[in-house]
Amino acid sequence: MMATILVVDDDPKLLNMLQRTLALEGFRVLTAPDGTAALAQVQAHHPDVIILDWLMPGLNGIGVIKQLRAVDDKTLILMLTARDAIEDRVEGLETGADDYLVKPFAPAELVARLHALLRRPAIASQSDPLTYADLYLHPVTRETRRGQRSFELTRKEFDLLHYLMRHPRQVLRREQILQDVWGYDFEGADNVLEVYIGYLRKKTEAGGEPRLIHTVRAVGYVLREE
Amino acid sequence: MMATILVVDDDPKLLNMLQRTLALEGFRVLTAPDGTAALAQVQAHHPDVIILDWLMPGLNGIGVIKQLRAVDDKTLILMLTARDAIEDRVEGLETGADDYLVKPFAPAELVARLHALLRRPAIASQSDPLTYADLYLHPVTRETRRGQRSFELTRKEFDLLHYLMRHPRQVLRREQILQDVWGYDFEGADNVLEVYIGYLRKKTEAGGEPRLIHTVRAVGYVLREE
DNA sequence: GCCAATGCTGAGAATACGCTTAAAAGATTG
DNA sequence: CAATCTTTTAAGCGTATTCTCAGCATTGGC
Repeated sequence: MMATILVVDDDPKLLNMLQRTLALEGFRVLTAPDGTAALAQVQAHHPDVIILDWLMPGLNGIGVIKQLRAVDDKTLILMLTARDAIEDRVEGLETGADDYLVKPFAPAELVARLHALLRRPAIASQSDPLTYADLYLHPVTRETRRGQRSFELTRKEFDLLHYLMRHPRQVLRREQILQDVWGYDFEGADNVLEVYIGYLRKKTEAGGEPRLIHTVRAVGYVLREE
Repeated sequence: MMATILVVDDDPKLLNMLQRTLALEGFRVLTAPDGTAALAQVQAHHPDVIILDWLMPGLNGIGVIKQLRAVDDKTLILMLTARDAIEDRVEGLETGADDYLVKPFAPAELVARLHALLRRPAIASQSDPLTYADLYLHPVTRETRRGQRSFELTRKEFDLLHYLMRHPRQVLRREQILQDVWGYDFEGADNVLEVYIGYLRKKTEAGGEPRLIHTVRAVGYVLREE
């Protein structure tokens, strides 16, 4: 399975070089010139790893990490910086970066680190139960509950809810959901997604609980308390 | 106390599979694709056991052992190899490996060897009888009971039930079960698993007891009271 | 309030999945 | 080396799940 890497740096030269190098290594590569664009990319494409420059105009690396972690986004982050002072390194890792690389670096080193990151057992986070509001979903036991009331889901229903719960409060576009949960490019006009949203709503609101899965007209859906 | 295992192999597939299996067994897992990376991992994380492939590009298994033992590192080593020639086995052990396993192997076998190597807490837990609900299984005497009613199992049936009982309440995916109970290179494509689940159910419910082995459609099976 | 555009729902068709059964293939044992 | 036990393969069948489609409901712009 091909991993997606988002490279965030304000230096077009470096961006270009990394783009080519990583593509050559078999990664799918996205780029962003600053922190704000990076956040948009993350929301839109959910990359596996973000390579993040520390120093950027506008929203800098640390800012990006803080924003991501604030919404509980756990995307792997590899921090890149020209400074090599120990305190920076510490701050970077403490803020929530998963690895750290000092410029200038050899592309091979970067690639090695990337592979190491991707191999790192996401297992811990993958097997932890997810909660949002009074929704509960356990990836390992596949138990699903709304408050005290537990309910059964089919595979697709489970996958979809799992997906929504991994991105709470984020507005997810229909194509994105279809791609990530169904795994194919959305073509023509079929409405599987609507149907499944319907199924999920029926089950998550069977006890008269307030709606958590909201429609964002012309865009997609959000898991949100309201 | 959770033991840390370092797996060193150049086959990403095997690496991946061992990663999942060992994590499922409660080990912390590190990986390295070659000897050099392995040495770095050892230095950085001091694993309790190293699972080491004999044949690797660059620094091979024997080389790793030699280097480690040269600096008086006594980390336990379990050697893995496709060759089964006696002289290799001898060389492997003489160079300083602590145990030896020939590919292809069933992951369950590997796990057993690991526990044996780690002796301390493991032996106890490995030879202790397992129970779940009113099911009873003794790994050593191979006695199996449902409440007061004891029943006989064939080897595969026993292995499968043993596996399920080591992971109660967890939904185990079919591929995972096949891999761990039948062996990682099992390709005989079909429905052995279903058949064996059928056998086990027949035997565990022969006295009209409620079902404990449940199907999770499109995913796998769980051992669970319901 | 009207009308496109968009989303929801119910019903049925198509499909995927798992269970059973039986028999073949492989081991094991006396 | 035959008899028996174990493991695997294969096919058929029932049913849960997934998908499609058509019509209805809702939304927001005008």
